Amino acid sequence: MVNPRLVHLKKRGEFLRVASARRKFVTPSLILQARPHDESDAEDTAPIRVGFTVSRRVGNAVVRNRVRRRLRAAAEEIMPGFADANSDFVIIGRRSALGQEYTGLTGHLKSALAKYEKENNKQKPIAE
RNA sequence: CCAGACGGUCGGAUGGCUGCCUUUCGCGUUUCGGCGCGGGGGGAGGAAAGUCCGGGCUCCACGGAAACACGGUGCCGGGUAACGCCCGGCGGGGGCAACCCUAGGGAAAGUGCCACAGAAAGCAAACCGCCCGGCUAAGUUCCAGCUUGCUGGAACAAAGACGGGUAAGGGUGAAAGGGUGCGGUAAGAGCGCACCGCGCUGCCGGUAACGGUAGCGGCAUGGUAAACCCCACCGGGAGCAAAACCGAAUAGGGACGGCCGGCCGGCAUUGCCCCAGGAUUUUGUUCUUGGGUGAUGGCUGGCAAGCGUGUUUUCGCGCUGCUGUCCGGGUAGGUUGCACGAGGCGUCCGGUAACGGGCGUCCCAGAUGAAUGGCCAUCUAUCGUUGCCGGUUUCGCCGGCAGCGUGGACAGAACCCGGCUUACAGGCCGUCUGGCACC
RNA sequence: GGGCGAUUAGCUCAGUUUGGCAGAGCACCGUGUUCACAUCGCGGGGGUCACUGGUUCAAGUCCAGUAUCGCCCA
Repeated sequence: MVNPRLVHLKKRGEFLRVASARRKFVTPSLILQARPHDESDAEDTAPIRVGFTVSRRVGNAVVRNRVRRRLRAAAEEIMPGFADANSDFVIIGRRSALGQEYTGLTGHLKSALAKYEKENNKQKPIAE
């Protein structure tokens, strides 16, 4: 396995499904998209699933690789402790992630995850 | 020491914490496909890029070969698996030089084009001009006559049209039919001569491209082929998203069964029998056409029934076989292709070189939403700034040392290899050229 | 990864085949018409032909290279 606690999204359809949930949180260095699991894929809830997107507008191949690797390192450090395990995430890299301090990068990810958690808890009582 | 030319090479280093991909060994486990744990090895480039050429490999097409068409290449010789690449040489151009640039076959095989300007743009012609000839002839001079200012004659002659000679000069243009000089001439002209250029022939050197030289010709043959074209040589097409194998779920196709089967009509297919016609045959027979009759969950129309649905009724819409086993195509996905190769390094030999050969040694990335990383510390190249010192053609420039700050250029394999082109902070090494100083 | 195409005025496009003056429509400016505006008439400005070299007397056009944008292939 890639990581015992993080599984990567690989299919184009999975990315589109996360984007269609329309839950987006913007920070200076990254954009977080999230989607809670529904009944259809609730049978195994253990790994957090996350995908990375860095478009061509960010830069050439070297820049894109570096942005994606820094974001992946930050996600592997932060997400097992902070993220809701019953959700899929897509992290979209922005150009400023290249020069951002690493602690700032993890801070941005933490704040985006916290916003998602807060919104989720606010919605739950209505749903139940 | 300064300035420059060419070639080669490197393209951050070390350590710590923590991850990813791959491979191998050991142990454990297994539903025999693998999985887990631990140890070891390996993990981006000179351009991995652009996709501009050449090959390997795969599929498609094709009896062999050639030709046509289309595309490409284009001085000569060599290297190579091959090339439009590389090496050496030649011609032309540039630079004081080292050296650099060069798509560089054919324009007397043919066609096209050469705008504007100019007389004329390709075959020789003639606008202005220059010169000659006779003709007309203002005018000037001289002679003769006499009606003394007129007439006649002669010579010279501005100018004009005409006929001829010429291409030196003018002007236009990117380009005007060899150039310069002397002679020559009515004026001119390769008309003659010398040198240069050009062409032809011979000789010498060279494998050749080509170079040198002698004689002859007296200038004929403008440019454009990255315009069509001619000549010589090369090329079948597509590309690893090629191709091969395994293969879910869902829908649909086919075969064989089981259960159940509302009525009427049309079409189609088909079996058997009957009737009629035709063909064939001696006959039997066989074939065929039409009609009748029966069958077929093959299509279709209507009514009825059932189910679903619009909240319910009326009313409307949609569906009508259900089910089991097997087969084939094939999607998602997976595996192979896929990394031992025109391989790297060292050394010796041949060759001016590109390169070739022998020997030894090494195994050196294989991802697929795509691994080769993230964070930290120290050092270092560079750059900025400050101070000090030294050199010097004072502004200034160069070099060294120290402090502070910044902190690496272009750029990421995607089947592989040989080239080309493009991007690139800077460092190091070697060879050579010019200038200055000293011995 | 591989295979193709495009780039001309502020915008949309001709012109490229066969080299010679860079054009059209809309937009912009001035002016006339109108009490005023629109429409309409007349006149005008605006271009490194994406960029860099080469061939040619001459390049938007021909030939190489570069940049940007777009399309197709499982």
